[in-house]
Amino acid sequence: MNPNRPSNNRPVYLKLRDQIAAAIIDGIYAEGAMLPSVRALAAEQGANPLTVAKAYQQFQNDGLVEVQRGVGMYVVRGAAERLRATERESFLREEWPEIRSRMERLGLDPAALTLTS
Amino acid sequence: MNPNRPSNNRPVYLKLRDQIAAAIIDGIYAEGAMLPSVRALAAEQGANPLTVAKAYQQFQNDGLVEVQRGVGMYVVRGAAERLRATERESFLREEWPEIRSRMERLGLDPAALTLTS
DNA sequence: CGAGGTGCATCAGTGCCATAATACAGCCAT
DNA sequence: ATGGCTGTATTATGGCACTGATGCACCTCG
Repeated sequence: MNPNRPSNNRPVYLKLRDQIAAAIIDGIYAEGAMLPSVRALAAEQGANPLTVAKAYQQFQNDGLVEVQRGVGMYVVRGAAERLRATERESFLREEWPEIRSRMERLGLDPAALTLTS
Repeated sequence: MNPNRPSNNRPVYLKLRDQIAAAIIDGIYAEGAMLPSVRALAAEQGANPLTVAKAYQQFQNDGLVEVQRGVGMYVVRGAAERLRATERESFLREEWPEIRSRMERLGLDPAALTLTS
């Protein structure tokens, strides 16, 4: 009934980006470790290597991963904490206010829902 | 630094849809009242009449507004409550879990943030 | 009846996304 | 040194969603 929010219909490279970011923050892709090659992750996710590369690109631009030519891409030291910090700030600034007012309109209380999870 | 979430780059017709839904729930577009014509709202929002029509379409499909041909579109009785109910359910089912886990990963506590608004 | 309002259908254009097929430059273990 | 692995650049293509312009059918009011 409800055509829903873009959460699902997101572009693949953005979904990958979020997934990778989460993995870095959670330490699944540890600092100093090499993250999966574009071809490997592409095969695993059923996507195109170029699409994966596009997702990786962002982290490279942000200096969170470094490229060793011919070898692979490595997670920079301190990437996890820095990533969490910027993501947190971005979330609070651009997403939370909307979510907050929306929940209020729907008669929902974040504090109450916290316990139910 | 962060290319952000789709919140901003959302299609116009979806932004309009949310805005209209909020107005119905809040009673700004009262039940039984006629909502702005596609052309009027288009002019006001700086959008194309067709885009507005596309936003209206959904509410028509969901039976929340009725069309009187050649006259206008009217908010159905009980639309506000029904809309709030379905939106609430949809939110809890499809958005909240993601948001919840994301905040947890970022080290944020919904309950704490509730007070700061 | 005619003027001006309504929603709506049709057609066309545009841009982003994803994919594909190659090719290239670099590194490393065998 | 060679084969196999890295990331990257290039070009082309198909699909899809969004937006836009025009015209039509309908209603109401004077």
